[in-house]
Amino acid sequence: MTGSLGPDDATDSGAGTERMTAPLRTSVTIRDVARVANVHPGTVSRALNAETRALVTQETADRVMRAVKELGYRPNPIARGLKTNRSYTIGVLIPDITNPLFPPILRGIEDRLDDDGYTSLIVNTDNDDERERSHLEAMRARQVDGLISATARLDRRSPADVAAGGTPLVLVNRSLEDGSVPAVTVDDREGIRLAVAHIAGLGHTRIGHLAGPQNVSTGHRRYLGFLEAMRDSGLDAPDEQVRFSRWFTEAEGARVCRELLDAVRDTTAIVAANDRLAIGCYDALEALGLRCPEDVSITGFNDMPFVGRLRPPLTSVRVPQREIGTVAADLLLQRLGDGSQGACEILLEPTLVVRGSTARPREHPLVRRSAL
Amino acid sequence: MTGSLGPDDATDSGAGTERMTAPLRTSVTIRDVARVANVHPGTVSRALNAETRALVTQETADRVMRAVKELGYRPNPIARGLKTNRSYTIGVLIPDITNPLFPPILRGIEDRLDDDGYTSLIVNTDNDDERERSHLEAMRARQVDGLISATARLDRRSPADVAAGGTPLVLVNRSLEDGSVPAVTVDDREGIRLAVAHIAGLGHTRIGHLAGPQNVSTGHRRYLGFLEAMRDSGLDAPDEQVRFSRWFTEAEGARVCRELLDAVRDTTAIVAANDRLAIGCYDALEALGLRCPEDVSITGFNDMPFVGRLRPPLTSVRVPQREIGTVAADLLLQRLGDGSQGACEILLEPTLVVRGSTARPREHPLVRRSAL
DNA sequence: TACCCTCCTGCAAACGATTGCATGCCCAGA
DNA sequence: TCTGGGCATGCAATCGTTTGCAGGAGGGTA
Repeated sequence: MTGSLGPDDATDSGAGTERMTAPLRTSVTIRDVARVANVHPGTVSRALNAETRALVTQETADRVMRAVKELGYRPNPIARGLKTNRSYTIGVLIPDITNPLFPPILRGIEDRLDDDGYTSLIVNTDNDDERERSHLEAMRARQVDGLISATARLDRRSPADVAAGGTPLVLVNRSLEDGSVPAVTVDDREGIRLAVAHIAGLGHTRIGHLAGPQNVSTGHRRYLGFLEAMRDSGLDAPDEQVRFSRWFTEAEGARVCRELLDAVRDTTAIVAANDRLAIGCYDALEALGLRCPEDVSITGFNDMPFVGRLRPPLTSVRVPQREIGTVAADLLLQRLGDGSQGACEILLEPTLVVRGSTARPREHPLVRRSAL
Repeated sequence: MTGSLGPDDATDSGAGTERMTAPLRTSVTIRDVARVANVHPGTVSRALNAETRALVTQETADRVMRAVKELGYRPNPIARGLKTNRSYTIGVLIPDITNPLFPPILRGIEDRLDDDGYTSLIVNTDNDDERERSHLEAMRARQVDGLISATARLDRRSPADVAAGGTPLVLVNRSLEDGSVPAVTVDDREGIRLAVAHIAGLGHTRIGHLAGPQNVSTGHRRYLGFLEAMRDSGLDAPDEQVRFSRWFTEAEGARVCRELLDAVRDTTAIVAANDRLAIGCYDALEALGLRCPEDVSITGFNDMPFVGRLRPPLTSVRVPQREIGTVAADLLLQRLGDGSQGACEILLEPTLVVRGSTARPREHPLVRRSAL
């Protein structure tokens, strides 16, 4: 409808015959350039590589460049990689791209890598060790220069081994507690602290926590953060007020939420370790005929897209996902550059996004229960 | 916490010293294998490649395999690619991975490619021609064997040129109307027909359409489908009942929704070309003090994750996104295999998911307007 | 016994780039 | 005029595979 045809082919690569020569899949090599520029292939290589450009005369370099333009030469990264043992490729391991948590992180990674001419190879592990293992092998076979993994678990050490195998590795989102591998994560404890402080500030005292799986750092740290924050707020957090989910899913959220409400009937607020668990709470509350936030306030974690559009809009801890990606890529590139090894962990600042799922507790919280 | 350490290193690749040799970044080559197996490197290559395996004796093949296992040999795809001009890599172009529409498609693509030992290189174009162009160049430089693109537009033909440049290309989600390039999409017209039939079946007669951008096939076909379906239902669809959005965004949805309601006051149902436009309607209705579905019924398209959790849960046309990915990958692999060229378009079947955003129209639709 | 065919395997040249080393040139200093 | 040094370039090996070609072993037939 909007019939703008666009500039289409406005590159400055040559005459009108360009359209004829381009499709000639006859890939032009460094040797062709050399012939046209009247120099040796080695010289062309030197003229083209930033580190060696100083070795050739400005004049021959110009000649080479002209030939490159004229022929439309593009270096073949495969051949280069064979010789240099570098692929300018970074492997990225994530559990499942379908989880809305990851796309922004990936986007951050790609954007940063792009800047330095790297590309990323993304694979989904489905949290399956075997899949992860085979993908890792495939990636190493493809000579990836580095790895970024969002699949770290506390109860095993698979990708870390790879780091020992020589491929630089950076973790994102999740980390390893022993600090053996550099990681870029959000400050989980601080995030939970924000949520607890908000809830406590509203006047709640009976606050429950739906903890995530404890074999991943996010689940574990948020749990620790909850205990800490409760103590700091002068509140009790007995064991029965904390429920451990096995996975970060809505179904698990609903299950443990019900468990919690059964055990601690006068709970007025729930801090969930993750948005999906929080959404599960919505389901559980609805099934129990309770309302959010009137009967129970709920907070999530991650601030996934669209949680602000749920009913009620979910109060959640926002994590700078894209930034996690860019910072991780940055860190990795840095280590690729200077070969530095120090295992640091970078914690990014979370923020709390207050929405409609949290409110002051009822005057007489027990009333709602007797009303059932 | 669940302290299962897992099998960790249960591969059958060797003795206990394996853990020592593996980190020895000393990549073992085909020549090493040849030495151990007491054959020529060429023979090893033949023994390892499926198509040439018939050329070597079973016995020597066994010997080679044993050597491969013993040394933990992994073929180097880079070297292979240099010789064979194949990278076993597929380039995938999408507008933005952050759009929840794409991850499932990507997942489908990857899964299918995996089966055949291919991997995918994903890039985000942000609907920017320049970005797309440079990424395409980079991918061709990396010798991608094929391309899958979700960025087709009707008002230009950039990736199609690439197809002419020799790299097989398959489109997903969007297609080109002229059928010049094979594509895998959902049957957009049929999808809209389902929505219209549902709405009409509920008794609505004043049905509006929020059309998407007309320079992409999805927007265009859904628009045509709407006109068609209305006609088939014996309903009028005057121009004023159709509003064109410029992008598939919530903000645009809200804008054109308001436009529509301003122009056609007695609209009782809106068929949006896309979930995000539909969500924009929610915003517009709320701003106008109207309720969904009591005052206006709304349908979306795509059935994105979480739209079933909005309030009201959105009635939407579900598209088999993952299947789109697998089928597209399948099609591409097939053409890589037999070099077939025919430009076919594969239409997958949509289904309608009826939820709470659609209901029978009010008895006297005009009442609501006078109540303002 | 000679010959030919069939199979298998070895040989070596690619693929397209990088890079240590050798070479030739130019210019300055003695 | 000769020498030495520095600088720009050429040369050729190399990265790890694949693959056309040749050759050798073995067996069957004339």
